[in-house]
Amino acid sequence: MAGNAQPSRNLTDDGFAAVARQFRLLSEPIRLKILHGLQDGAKNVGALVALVGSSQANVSKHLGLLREEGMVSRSKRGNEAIYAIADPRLFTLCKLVCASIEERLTSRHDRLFDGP
Amino acid sequence: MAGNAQPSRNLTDDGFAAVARQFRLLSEPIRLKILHGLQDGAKNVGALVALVGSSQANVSKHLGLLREEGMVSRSKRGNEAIYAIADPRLFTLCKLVCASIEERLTSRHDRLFDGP
DNA sequence: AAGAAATATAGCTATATCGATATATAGCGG
DNA sequence: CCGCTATATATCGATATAGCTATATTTCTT
Repeated sequence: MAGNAQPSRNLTDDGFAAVARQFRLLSEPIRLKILHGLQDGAKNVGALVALVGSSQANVSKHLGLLREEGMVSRSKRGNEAIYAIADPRLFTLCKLVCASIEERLTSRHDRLFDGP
Repeated sequence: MAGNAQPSRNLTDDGFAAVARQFRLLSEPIRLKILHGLQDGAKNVGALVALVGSSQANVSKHLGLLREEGMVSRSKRGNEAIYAIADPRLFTLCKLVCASIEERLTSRHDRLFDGP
């Protein structure tokens, strides 16, 4: 009854927890918007606040969380804090999820993306 | 100041929400364990309960959530409910995250995987 | 048909975390 | 030096959800 086995190392409990934490970080629309906004280059907090349409405090908080787990990096230039994507693999990730979702949604009547 | 742009279509708000939901599903260790357990083939609920070391009710609930969003599929054989991975892309996803995490963790002293 | 086995669901409490508001910190210009 | 701008942090109420316990449902067995 054990079918097409893949090798796949065994994760420790801490390993599962760590992976879960990463995914949890990607499980909020506002954080996805922030990361999406950083896809075309680094931005300061103000720009991101305008982009995602939330409060400055909120955006700052989420940026902090993203940074804690190493998803974005911060550099300060004078007054401003400039954030950037730390790991480009992130977008491969999101594209995979989008592809998977789109496949399922096009069979319904939902739209994932903007435009005609 | 706008750097290396990627084309990248614009996601709608619903799109972001949908992607977030997918990631949210992957943000619990027990669900990751379940999916990991299904990697080497379909299993019934009892087998998964033994694998993840949680209560039957809890595992069943999480299987329900995974199924709601189309991550696993269920087939019934007599008494049993047999669950399987619905979308293999899922593992590409997890491998990416693991790779990204491992890179960061090996610079610390944590271990993501079992073994010598 | 009665009971056992396998799975699903319901109700509950505890906890995490989101967004909002208010405030603190740090650099810049006059 | 003082206010202004940019960002970060603290506190708080509301909400979502994990896991627990108990129970319902379905199918198999005898």
